[in-house]
Amino acid sequence: MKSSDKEMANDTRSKVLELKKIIETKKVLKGEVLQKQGDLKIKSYYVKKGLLRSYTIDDKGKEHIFIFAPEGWIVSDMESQTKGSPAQLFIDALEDTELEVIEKNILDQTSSFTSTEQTKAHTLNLVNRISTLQKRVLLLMSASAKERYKDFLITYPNIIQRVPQKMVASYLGITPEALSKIRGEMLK
Amino acid sequence: MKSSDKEMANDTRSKVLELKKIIETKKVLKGEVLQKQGDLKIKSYYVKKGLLRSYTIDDKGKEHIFIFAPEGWIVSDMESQTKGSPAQLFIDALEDTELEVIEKNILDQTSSFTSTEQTKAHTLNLVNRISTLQKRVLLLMSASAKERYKDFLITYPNIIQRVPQKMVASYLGITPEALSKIRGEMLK
DNA sequence: TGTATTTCTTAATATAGATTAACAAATAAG
DNA sequence: CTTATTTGTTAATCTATATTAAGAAATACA
Repeated sequence: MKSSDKEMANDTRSKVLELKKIIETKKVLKGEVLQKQGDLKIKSYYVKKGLLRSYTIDDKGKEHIFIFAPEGWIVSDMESQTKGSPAQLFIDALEDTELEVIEKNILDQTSSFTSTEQTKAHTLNLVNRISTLQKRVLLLMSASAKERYKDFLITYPNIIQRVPQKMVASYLGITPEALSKIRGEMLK
Repeated sequence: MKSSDKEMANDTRSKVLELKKIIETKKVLKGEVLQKQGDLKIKSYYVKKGLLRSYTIDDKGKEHIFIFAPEGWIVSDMESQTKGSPAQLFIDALEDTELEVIEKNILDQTSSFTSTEQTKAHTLNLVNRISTLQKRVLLLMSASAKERYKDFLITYPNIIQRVPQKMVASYLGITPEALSKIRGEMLK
């Protein structure tokens, strides 16, 4: 990454944070649960250090990881927070994590915008989320498990060393056994 | 829908449109292609009447429908437009359609915001997109084809009469044969 | 450190959905 | 109208991934 790019990224991040009306900085230990499905008071979390994840549990009790959130990411059950409906996602810590709690929902945050730059940073943040999700939908619809795993390795190169393999499988939408087999094949 | 809700919806829509700096109103015939994968000049389209879709074509030449856009929806290859990269998606008309062409990318649009209400309407639009995609990802990861089809019927009740079944299959990420079988089973 | 628990691997079997093919039904085109 | 083209159905077969099970390896814990 060029230094100018890095400055840009930091600049954008600070602008997004600035407008989030940070109420609280918090440290949580590995394993701690920040949000459960059904919770009514929904917050968003900016990860300063460590690793969070959000996930659902389906009718058969199976976990499906929606996102990993390492340093610099925001985890948020945005729909539920905006609509005021109960949480759809669980959020917990995969490592000891330092985070900032964002209490205000994103629509209410817009009221406090004081500059176009702030609005832009905020919009860019949302557009990036949409891009990520668009790519994920298209991959889930058109690519095999092996192709999705290869894409995962490239897109999230540092996550693989930090989480158990079964969680990567859960993110990809396959079983741990299937991922183990795919990895075995890829070694040859 | 209560009349107050409907007014709200119209109000929100008008605010979103207002800020899009509409350059052009256009009529296209069924089958007309508005954007091809690889195109460089990317626009977004607000559907006034009719039906558009966006889709990809994979390596094997298979189409995967990303969204259907009936009246009131915006179709946009947002990532490509914002980043200035080549289009990832095809966009074409499934019915004769009246639409408004939005030339400006979403980041540049923010510069012209004149009210908090405008920013809010715009943000709500993005949040709704994220919600839709989040739901789609979770369904693709955890639900069977039959469950996804049932969800489709409830979520997009009016699309089913307007498009051939094979396009519904393409949206769901399954083959037309598989959808036909599922429908057969559901009749019993 | 040794034991318990969790994670990973391998293999056998099961299953949802893909592929192929052939035909029927619907729609479009001359 | 009549024919050609597209769309939908059914069925046989194939394949990727799930399920189940058991043991090995790694990690957490007492």
